[in-house]
Amino acid sequence: MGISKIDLFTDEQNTIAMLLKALAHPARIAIIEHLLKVNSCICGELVNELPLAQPTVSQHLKELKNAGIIKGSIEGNTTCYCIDKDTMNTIEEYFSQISKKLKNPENKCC
Amino acid sequence: MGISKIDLFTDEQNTIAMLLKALAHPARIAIIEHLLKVNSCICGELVNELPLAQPTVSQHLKELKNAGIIKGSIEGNTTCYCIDKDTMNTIEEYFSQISKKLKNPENKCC
DNA sequence: TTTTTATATTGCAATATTACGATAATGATT
DNA sequence: AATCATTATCGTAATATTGCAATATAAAAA
Repeated sequence: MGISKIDLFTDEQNTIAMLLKALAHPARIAIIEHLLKVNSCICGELVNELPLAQPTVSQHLKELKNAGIIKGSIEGNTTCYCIDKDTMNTIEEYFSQISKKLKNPENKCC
Repeated sequence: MGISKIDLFTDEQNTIAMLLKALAHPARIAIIEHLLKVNSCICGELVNELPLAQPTVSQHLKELKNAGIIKGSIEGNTTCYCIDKDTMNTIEEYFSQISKKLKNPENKCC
């Protein structure tokens, strides 16, 4: 046996895990879905939409932004957030490829 | 203002967040990718593939199984794990719909 | 039946996440 | 300038996650 256990995880694995972690909370899913629904940028009305206090919403927005899933641009004393399409497409493609592989008839198990 | 803040998150939002949380770790991404690569079921060799101790791998497998992302069937004293295609397709469709909405030309922002 | 092999569980320490009140920062309004 | 409105940050408590050594469980092999 031995060998292996040497290299840790790949950059790609770390990146996709980081992105999914940013989305892995119902409040952050709700933020994304709201951004999709209004079909444009949005700012503080999220606080009214979500069952969370303003600092908590702000914190979730920060996490989404740090992960690169949303972008925020300051406009006066409000901030306009929107989904980063490139990042979202990266995630979509990742799962799309997984699904494609799973459709392979050679993949017979369980 | 007022109103809202009454209902918490929807079942769908909680479900997708739960699924993504299960995947939101490089070790668990690596497990999924390995299951895809060998194109069939797998068991304890994951311990040799991952830079983690056996109890840790077992714990990650348990989390993936609890979330419904993989299935495990006992065969003798080994356990055969494989990806649950239905669950993975659910996730894939979720992001597919998001991407579709983002491709809408009306969606102009940032 | 003893031993070995494969996997799961327990217990625990280190760390991370979540939520929010209090407060700060900054632009807009008066 | 003083006040208001919007958003961010700090501090902190409660909880969750991660990793692993030690141990348990259970089937297979000897």
